[in-house]
Amino acid sequence: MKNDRRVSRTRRLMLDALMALIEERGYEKITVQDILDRADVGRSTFYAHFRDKDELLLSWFEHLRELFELQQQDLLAARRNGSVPGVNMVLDLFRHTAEHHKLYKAVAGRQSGEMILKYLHRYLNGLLLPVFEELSRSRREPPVPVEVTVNFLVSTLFSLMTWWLDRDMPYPAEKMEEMFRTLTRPAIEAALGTPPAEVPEAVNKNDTVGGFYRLFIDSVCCAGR
Amino acid sequence: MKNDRRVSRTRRLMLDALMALIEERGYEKITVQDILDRADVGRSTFYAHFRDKDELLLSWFEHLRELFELQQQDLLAARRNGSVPGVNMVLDLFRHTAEHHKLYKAVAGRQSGEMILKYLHRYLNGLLLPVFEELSRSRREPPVPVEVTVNFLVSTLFSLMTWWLDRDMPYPAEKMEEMFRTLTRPAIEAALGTPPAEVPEAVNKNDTVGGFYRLFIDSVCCAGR
Amino acid sequence: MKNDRRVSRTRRLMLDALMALIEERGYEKITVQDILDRADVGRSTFYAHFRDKDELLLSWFEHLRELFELQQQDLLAARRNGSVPGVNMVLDLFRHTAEHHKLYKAVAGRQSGEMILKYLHRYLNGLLLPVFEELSRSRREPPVPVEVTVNFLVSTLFSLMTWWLDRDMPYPAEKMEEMFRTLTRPAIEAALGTPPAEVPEAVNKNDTVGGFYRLFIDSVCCAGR
Amino acid sequence: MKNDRRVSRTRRLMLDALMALIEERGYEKITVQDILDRADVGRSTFYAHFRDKDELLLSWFEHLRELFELQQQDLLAARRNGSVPGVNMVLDLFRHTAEHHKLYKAVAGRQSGEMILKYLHRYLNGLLLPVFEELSRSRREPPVPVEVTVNFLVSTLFSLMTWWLDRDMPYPAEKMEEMFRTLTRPAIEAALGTPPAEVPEAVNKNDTVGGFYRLFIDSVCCAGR
DNA sequence: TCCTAAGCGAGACGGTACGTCTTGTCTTCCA
DNA sequence: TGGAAGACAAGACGTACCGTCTCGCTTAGGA
Repeated sequence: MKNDRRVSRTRRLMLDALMALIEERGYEKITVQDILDRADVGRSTFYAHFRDKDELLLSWFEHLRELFELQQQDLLAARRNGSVPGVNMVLDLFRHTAEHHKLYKAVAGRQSGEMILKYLHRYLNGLLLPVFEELSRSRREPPVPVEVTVNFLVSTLFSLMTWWLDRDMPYPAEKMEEMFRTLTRPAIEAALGTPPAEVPEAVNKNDTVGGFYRLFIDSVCCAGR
Repeated sequence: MKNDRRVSRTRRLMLDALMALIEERGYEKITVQDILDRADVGRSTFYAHFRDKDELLLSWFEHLRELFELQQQDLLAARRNGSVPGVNMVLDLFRHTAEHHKLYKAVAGRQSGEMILKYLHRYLNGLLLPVFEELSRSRREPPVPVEVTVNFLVSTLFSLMTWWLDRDMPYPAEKMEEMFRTLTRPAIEAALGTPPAEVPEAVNKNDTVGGFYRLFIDSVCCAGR
Repeated sequence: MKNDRRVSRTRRLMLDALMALIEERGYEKITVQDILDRADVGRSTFYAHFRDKDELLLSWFEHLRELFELQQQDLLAARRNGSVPGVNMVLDLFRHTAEHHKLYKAVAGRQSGEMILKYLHRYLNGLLLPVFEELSRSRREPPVPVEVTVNFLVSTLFSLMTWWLDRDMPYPAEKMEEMFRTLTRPAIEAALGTPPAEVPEAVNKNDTVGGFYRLFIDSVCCAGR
Repeated sequence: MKNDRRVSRTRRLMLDALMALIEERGYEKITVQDILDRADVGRSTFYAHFRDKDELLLSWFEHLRELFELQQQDLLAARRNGSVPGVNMVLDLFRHTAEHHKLYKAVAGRQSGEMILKYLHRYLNGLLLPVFEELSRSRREPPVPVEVTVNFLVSTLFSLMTWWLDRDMPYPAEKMEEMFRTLTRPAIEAALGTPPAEVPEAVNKNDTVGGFYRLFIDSVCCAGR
């Protein structure tokens, strides 16, 4: 359908306008009218596509997520072929953030930022929860409920990110990812509780922790299986 | 001055109205007019006291904080008399939250909530930062900057709290405080890095960690010195 | 031609939709979209046939008028054969109105009604004017310009009609026609002014007046000659 | 109250703006926003005073009517003092129309015009009906219901007026009033039916008709008694 | 005692943005 | 290839709030 092409062209126009405007003056200061003017689009067209400004913003993340998952599926496939993916999701996130830092900065620390964070929070939570439930199945009575642990992880990640952005990224993404590991690895270890008795070697313990980071990767990599 | 008494009476009326309305339908849905109607107050009066709705809300926290610090000073005084305070700030926070959970729930997860969280975040950050700077002075090159560590701590605290509130407090405050400790103690240890060589006993290491919690308490207890 | 048939089918669909909708909620409340939905027709199709909603409505009257004039030609032909037509246009109008009263009520008293009235007003004016100009030629300085007199006649006719419709036709059409004559006959007499001196019999004077009503009929009967 | 003064000042501003704009481009082409801009008034202010543009326009007639009735009351008082008022309402109407012809022309022939005509129609109807009911009480079975007669009168008046305006007032108001009388006097006579038997002289009959015009005047003059 | 200044209620006001609605144009699809 | 389908721009509409403002009333503290 040609119309479909037109539709997506219109959506793209609006999205582009939003992005540009966000970088200019920040999401909250933008009026629907501003978007219309910039995108050279009619009012009714806007409302035909999105309920409001927020939905337009979220549509961007939807878009991002799709790209993301697509990319991950490629990696997954690559892995199936036996090759080590060598992907590090957390690192990738930091890098992605750095790349789009202008946008994220414009959005962060505001209502809109919170909205998006909530959205991503839920998304990552959903991604990690099953992984950790699986992980904790072999442990006995973890001192911290899995749900809390996952929440903690994502919160920590975001806490590092916003701090990083607010300070205009004083460290490279690699350093940030390292900090993240430093802060969370021992905490997860503690949160999951004593490993099953039959696990003998120290290596194994290390494996569990290291396993998490691998799983973090995997979880995203194989999102939805 | 009678006027002063009238003034604070008016402020109280508006604050009460706000609180009641927040519990009823949540902060965002409230208009200034609603507050005026409920408080039976004129529009100009409102704007004579507060720049906007947000400032009214913050004034409540200001109010809370004053009470808080007053209480802490009493405790501080008590401690000076030699008695162990037995105060646990984190625990207190959880308890306070539980006590006012209706209010916090009405405010949490919304824009307003974020505003308040930001506010408290900054406050706690300011409280903890000097403490940790002091702590880290004895360490060599902590793998995580103190600032980040403090941020991490507060974020984790809030992450636990919001999770707790969202789930309608499925655990007692004590359990939550324990989780907090479980998650943060090893992380802090790791973040601060290797202790100075001259620290001999394992107890000492423990002391450092335990010390933090004492300091956490102290920092609040002695807030403002 | 197939297309022609389709075209008129499409026009008919839209016209029917309009009529049905007018009876349901009145002309003003109808949007073009409503018509499209009801007629199951595309937007551009509508605009391909009519400039706007008004033109569609008027097209109905055009349609009516055609039927009307056709019928009148038949009568005219009949008359040529020497038979007295016995047609009374005013009475016919009241009867026609009664027959379609639902439609006219839905349209009357609104903007649309005015539009249509204007349209019919012009039409009847055009019909009567030459007749009265002819009539007045034999009079000297009529106290009221012919144009005004004709306008007056049509206005009075419509005034009676709308009153009649508004009251849900409390009298039969015959009674209305009689009222119309009662109100206009003496007025016309007066408006045309003194008859030419050489007209002797009172009957003749009566003839003039009565003649008008015949001419009213004739004028329509022979519309367009 | 000062506020009252402010309010009416604002209403006046908007009314003036409307009038000016109507003369410039006609009622239908005016946007609410145009009025706001011209009157230098906020949108909410407008809607605080009037439901929509129409109500603003009608408020003008309300305003006019008030002035009108006030003036009439003065005349009524003058008459009580024994002096002949010498007022002729119909003539006055034509003169008033001539005076404001720009405005009326801008409004006539459009939806707005119809709205206003409807409004004035009802008003005059209400004024005349009781008068004619009184008049007809002495007659036996008038061939035309009083209600119809009154409607007829007002319609005729308006028919003359719009014709007059459309032709850019080719006759003076006096001539128009005369035509009005010429057209309606015999019609009323006929519509009211045979006068009571006991009325002997032709003068009396004349009086009845002439009486109407006096009553027309009186009815307005003494509107509301 | 009166006066004066301030706190206050009431609410009109200008202004901004919203989401809805309708119109008439314009592009694409399909028979 | 021309009519149907419907996406689109344009822009008015009425609503909802906002923060400013003007106005009088009340009332307390100083003259």
